[in-house]
Amino acid sequence: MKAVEVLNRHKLKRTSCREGIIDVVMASNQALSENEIRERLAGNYDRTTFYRSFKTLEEHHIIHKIVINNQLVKYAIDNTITHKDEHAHFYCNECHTVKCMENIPIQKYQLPEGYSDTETEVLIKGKCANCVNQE
Amino acid sequence: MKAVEVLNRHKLKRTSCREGIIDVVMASNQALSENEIRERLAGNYDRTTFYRSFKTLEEHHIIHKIVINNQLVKYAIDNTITHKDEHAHFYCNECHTVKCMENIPIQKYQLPEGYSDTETEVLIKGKCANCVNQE
DNA sequence: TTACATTTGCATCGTTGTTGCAATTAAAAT
DNA sequence: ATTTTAATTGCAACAACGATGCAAATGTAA
Repeated sequence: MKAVEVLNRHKLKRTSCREGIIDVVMASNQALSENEIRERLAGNYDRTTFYRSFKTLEEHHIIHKIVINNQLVKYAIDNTITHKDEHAHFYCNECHTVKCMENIPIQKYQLPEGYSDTETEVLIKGKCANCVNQE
Repeated sequence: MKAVEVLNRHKLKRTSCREGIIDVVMASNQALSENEIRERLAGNYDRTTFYRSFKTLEEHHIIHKIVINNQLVKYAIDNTITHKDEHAHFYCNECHTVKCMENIPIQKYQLPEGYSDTETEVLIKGKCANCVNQE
């Protein structure tokens, strides 16, 4: 799927910043930080524009945000685009990469009487296969 | 358990700020934000002292931090003190309270070949019993 | 009571993210 | 192709959170 199609489908204006972000995020097999995305981007954009683009794309469920330790913010392509289910995220304590674990569906947790839930976030922290191998 | 005992056991100096934070957090049945803790505290402390106290208490596993949407930071007493297992957290989208769901143990997620895990965070978002009732 | 190490408060700084506003740009209408 | 309109951009300024260096104050052990 092309970035332009995605923007059209959501009736969003086609700007190079948005287009670039979508392309970069779609092409990556792991979640990327603001800076990682900026590095891979052709143009040079103001920080404000960047944030506003992320916000817009998030609101339209084109990308989603993953936050680790209230510090590291990463973005990945959203389920709505990939047609996959809610999934767990994995954070590697060594190389600090974040991956969407598409194959790890999120269990339905049983809440106490009277509670209702809308969304569940699961973040598994540990060592990724790469880092385990390098020991 | 008294706050002083906790501090002694961890060989931490007994300062009114630390003591106060532990008391407040232990007395609450839900996780509290920096401001909520400050309001319940007798003394008036500098912001830096506050942060440093949280940091120290966290490092010694006396309290633990829960972060919601990369925005709301709340603290609760740690498992090491209560002798309970790793548990899920619940965030109410309406009243913005955070509770430790002591009775909701965290499922062991099956990671791909080669991965190892050390910790899993589960945050369930929804409506708490209180807010559901008030509809 | 003294001595020592730790902790506190203050000033300052960095990062992240937001807002208002004028200038620019994309897309729709002519 | 040109004009029009509404959305988006870049800039400046700001707010919140958290960290650090340092002198003064405090807790604890001698």
